[in-house]
Amino acid sequence: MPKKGSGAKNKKRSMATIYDVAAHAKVSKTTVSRVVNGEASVSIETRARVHRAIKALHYIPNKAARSLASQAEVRIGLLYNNPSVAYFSELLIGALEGSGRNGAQLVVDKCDVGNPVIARKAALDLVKTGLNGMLLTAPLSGSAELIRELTEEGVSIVGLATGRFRSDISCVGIDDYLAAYEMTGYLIGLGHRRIGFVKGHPNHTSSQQRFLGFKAALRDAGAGIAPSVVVQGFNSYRSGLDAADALFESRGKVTAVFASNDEMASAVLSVAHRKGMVVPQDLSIVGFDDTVASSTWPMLTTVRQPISEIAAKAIETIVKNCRLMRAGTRVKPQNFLISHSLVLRESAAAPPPG
Amino acid sequence: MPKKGSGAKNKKRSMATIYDVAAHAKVSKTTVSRVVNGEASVSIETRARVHRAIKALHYIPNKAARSLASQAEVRIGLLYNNPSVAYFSELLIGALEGSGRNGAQLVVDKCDVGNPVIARKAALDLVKTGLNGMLLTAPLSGSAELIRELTEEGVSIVGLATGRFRSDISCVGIDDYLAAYEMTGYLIGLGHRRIGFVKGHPNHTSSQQRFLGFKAALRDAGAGIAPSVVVQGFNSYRSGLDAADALFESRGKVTAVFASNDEMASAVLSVAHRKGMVVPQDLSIVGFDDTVASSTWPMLTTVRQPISEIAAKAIETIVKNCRLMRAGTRVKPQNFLISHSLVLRESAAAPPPG
DNA sequence: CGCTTTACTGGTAGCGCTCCCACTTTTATG
DNA sequence: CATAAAAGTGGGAGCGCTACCAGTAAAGCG
Repeated sequence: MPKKGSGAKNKKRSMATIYDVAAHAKVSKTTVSRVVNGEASVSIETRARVHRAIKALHYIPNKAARSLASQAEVRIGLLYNNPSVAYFSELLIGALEGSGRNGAQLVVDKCDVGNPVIARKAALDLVKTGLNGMLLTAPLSGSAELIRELTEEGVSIVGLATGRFRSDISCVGIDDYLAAYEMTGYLIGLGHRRIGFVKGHPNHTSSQQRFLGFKAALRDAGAGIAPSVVVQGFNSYRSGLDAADALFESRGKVTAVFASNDEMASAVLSVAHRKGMVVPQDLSIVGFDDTVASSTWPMLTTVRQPISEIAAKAIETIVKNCRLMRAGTRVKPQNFLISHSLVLRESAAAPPPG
Repeated sequence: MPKKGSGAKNKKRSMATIYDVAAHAKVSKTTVSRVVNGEASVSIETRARVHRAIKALHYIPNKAARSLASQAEVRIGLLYNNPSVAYFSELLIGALEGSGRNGAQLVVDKCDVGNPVIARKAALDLVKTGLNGMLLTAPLSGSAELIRELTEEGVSIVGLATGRFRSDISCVGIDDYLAAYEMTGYLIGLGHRRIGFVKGHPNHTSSQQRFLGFKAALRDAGAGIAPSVVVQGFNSYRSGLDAADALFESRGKVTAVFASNDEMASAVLSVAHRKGMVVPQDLSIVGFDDTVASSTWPMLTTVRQPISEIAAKAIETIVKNCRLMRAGTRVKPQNFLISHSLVLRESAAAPPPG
């Protein structure tokens, strides 16, 4: 029979505070605070004692009090548009995780990110709400004007997956150029000589980088590579459908298609099926992002972009920059490169012998 | 040339506080607080004056201070598993929006929700983190034991889309039974007499309700309806592929397939294409949830479940309950029904004349 | 051995807000 | 007209924490 209510600790109702810990460890709350915040100047024994008390009391610092006292509440805005639900979902998870870890607060808002006027207004409105930082996704991250305005307002901004790094703001993302280069190389290695390419949304800098990487790989492969068939897409499934139609109607028969994102790749897949092609025997299809990859049949070979990780890193950077700015330090843009990887699944294989 | 820096207000650096507003409106901060919190006992004129001051100063209450002072910080946990990215993404957006509006803090964590042991441990660990509330999605929301444990810990819980309402916890969701009934009725109305059904994950109570609704509609349609072909799915795309294979291999030819979620419906669609069937001419396919619906070709006819809205409502309920509990009030479970709708797109039509 | 330096530690003052308890008016009631 | 009850308002005490400024003791230095 478990004894109830007799234990030393009370269950809920008011968690332990820093005072309780201080009393338990027989130090001042200041010292506890120092230990919790990992400051150096605390002796080993004291530190250990405090840690023990924290554990014993199940102490968890009160975030509200912390951000109030340190004047360090960081609110980070994020505008979205449902570019690709899967993409956004991963982004959100990463951002949320990063916010939790860094004690920031995420404020998300929906708007038509594609329309510069609307997006700009939405961003500025969001900022008026009392934002300290802002996570800029494409195509917002490409607008120099918006960036300037936001910076003037004193908002820390970080661009997400901007394709190429830049000097005006901090960015975190993968090397789209290199990734596309590698994927194209893989296709060429498989034996493909005529490859179709579905370009991503023209507003996104990363799209350009992906295309550039593709072209570079083709060029570097030298002779024997037929001129590629390139069609424009706009990152949506819908646009992928149209792109695929255009691609298959073109005179030059391709044996592989490289779509700038998974959404479009899965659209191409769907159209190929409809036309009676068997993937990957008749046609190889690869995507980019690894967002819908395993929800297709066959499963998509693609470039994995660790979106959550990127988002988390971006949040961390924003928080750090905010704190620096508050301390009066001038922050200079910093770029972080996250590594990507090729995920080889079932949708790509050697071209048909014919 | 716009005059800069000459305006009355300073840009960033320390937002206006309640004191500033009080001074501006010539009232006490207490009164401002009352206005901001919409309390009754403030005269109309005072209220108006305060509102004017708030607007003039661009005052935004400091959340940290608020939750600290009111002891009202509400932290809400959410366990996820990537059941369906699209579903989760919508859920997250709604939850985030609800949290923002209600001043709560969302803590999301990933775990294998499908495994009862792991999920239970993860939930309890999360709670130890200092949670006040928890959003329970299927299949967690079906575990009476977990619910009891959580309740004992003093955590406010709300079940999401539990299919059927219950008396032990508050729930918010749509009427899965009715929705499935209606969708089935639509198919029958189109002329289908032999309909295949892909069941959802057996752990999810909503799956059962959907199946029950399907059967009821068949029964109510009376004679002339061939016995249905029912196969088991597990909500994933992958399982939908298997289910579709099983369905098409069965002796009784169906003219329509009703899948318990969109993910599986799109898998069925894919298999149908592969088998050379034209949708919806040869076969009608409908789904449930409206999560991937427009990323398929043809676009899926489905039941729209407003997941964001449901999640937001759930968060609101949790926050409300937390505050009530803190005030010492005993809260009794409350169920909220959100309305669904049939979204008729392109994947369902009358059966072939044959 | 006296002095400064360095390592630790504690006390106190808020951060911006809400809550409780007054206090001053009005308005209703006997 | 006195008295009670509202109705509206203000003051102060914290919420739990960090920042800052002192302390105290040990160590370094000439």
